[in-house]
Amino acid sequence: METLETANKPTTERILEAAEGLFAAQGIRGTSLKEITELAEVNIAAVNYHFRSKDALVRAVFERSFEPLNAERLRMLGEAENGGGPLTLERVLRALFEPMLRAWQTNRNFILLVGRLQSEPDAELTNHIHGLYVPLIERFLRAARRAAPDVPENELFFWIHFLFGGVVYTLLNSQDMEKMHPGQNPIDTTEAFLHDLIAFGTAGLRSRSQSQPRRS
Amino acid sequence: METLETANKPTTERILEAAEGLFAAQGIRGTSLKEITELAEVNIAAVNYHFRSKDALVRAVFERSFEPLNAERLRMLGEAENGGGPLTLERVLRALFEPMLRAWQTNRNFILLVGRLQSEPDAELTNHIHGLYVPLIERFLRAARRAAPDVPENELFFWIHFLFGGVVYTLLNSQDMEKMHPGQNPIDTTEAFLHDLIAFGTAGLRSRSQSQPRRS
DNA sequence: GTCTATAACTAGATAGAC
DNA sequence: GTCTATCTAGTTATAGAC
Repeated sequence: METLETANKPTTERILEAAEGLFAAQGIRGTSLKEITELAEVNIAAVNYHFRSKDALVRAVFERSFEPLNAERLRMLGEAENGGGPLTLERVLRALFEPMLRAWQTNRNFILLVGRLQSEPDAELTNHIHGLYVPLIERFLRAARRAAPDVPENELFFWIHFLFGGVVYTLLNSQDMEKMHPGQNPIDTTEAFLHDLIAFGTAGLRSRSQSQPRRS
Repeated sequence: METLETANKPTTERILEAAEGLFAAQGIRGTSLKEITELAEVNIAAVNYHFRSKDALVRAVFERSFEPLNAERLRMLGEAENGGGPLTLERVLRALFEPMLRAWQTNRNFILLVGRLQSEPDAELTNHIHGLYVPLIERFLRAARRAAPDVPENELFFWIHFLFGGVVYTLLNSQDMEKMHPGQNPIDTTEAFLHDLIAFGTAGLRSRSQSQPRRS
């Protein structure tokens, strides 16, 4: 385990960076405070001094990672809604996925943290992060409804989540997929993947238009 | 934590059932052998007697859960290939997803275990399970290629994985989605979800036909 | 095969000196 | 703010009686 370029960053920042990397690589339960403080080159007692507990540190790491991403998503959606030109499904999907792919491109930790969240069943943490996402989801769902009024709302809600899951899964497994089929991985360039993802998603969503919702 | 209907099942079976449920609900690292043996109503030392270690028990639980499922997938795929009628993309996707959805319908533990696998970064376990899947993936990819020769192979490989990820994600989060939009969850009946999933997936995949692969 | 008892270890958290 | 030392509780695994 190598050390970080800690330079003269403050202790809390060093801890957050080390924790983010280790949570991403090893999971939350799989990472001890000892490992974090060793990588951050701070004393073992510093975590409980600057944060209150391991749980509080975990929440801080996730918030630091997710909040700027969601802010950028909302910014892009606002631009799509008010920036002239029609509000298309393509632009809504782009506002949702482009910031995520850019984040992934510069720092793979982000998507790994999303994966940890999916399967480390810490109810408190899950609810906490969930709260960050609810207003975002509502905003995007309203926009998608405007952009594709002929697709039933429950279908929009469901299939956008489905697409989100597909993206998370393929990013999480991109190394394994590369190993299985070298050179056949379409996510080697963000822009190309984004383009194909939007094509795939809108084709799937539009195939659901006109159809009746299955529940009244 | 309730006890299982252990009846007069042998000790190993009791341990496997208890471990499966707890791994699904709490994760692997989040579950101690003490919890497992208490739920199974066997002695704490029984695990190390019947299995060799916690790791060996974990592998046994996952194999027991995944192997019959993959056998059924291959059976359905063989039927689609040799049972008369053309081999369509629809039938390939159905062979891949129908057994998974049926398993989910009768025992939600299965999909939760898939989720644990995604994010508990135990390299040994991941590689072990990975080995179970490689031949399956190759078989399905060959069939998909026959069914959709006009879609580039790398796209088939990628988007089928993508669909798999979407299914895993939506099943994993089906309770949360139900909470967010009550009554708008299309996976309340397996057959309806399967039908729509195949429609969505084939629409997406067919939108990729004719296009050039992005890498030579 | 099943049990008790315990070994050997690691975790998160804290008290108190500096 | 930072350190050492230590506490308490939990973990897997095993030895050995029954």
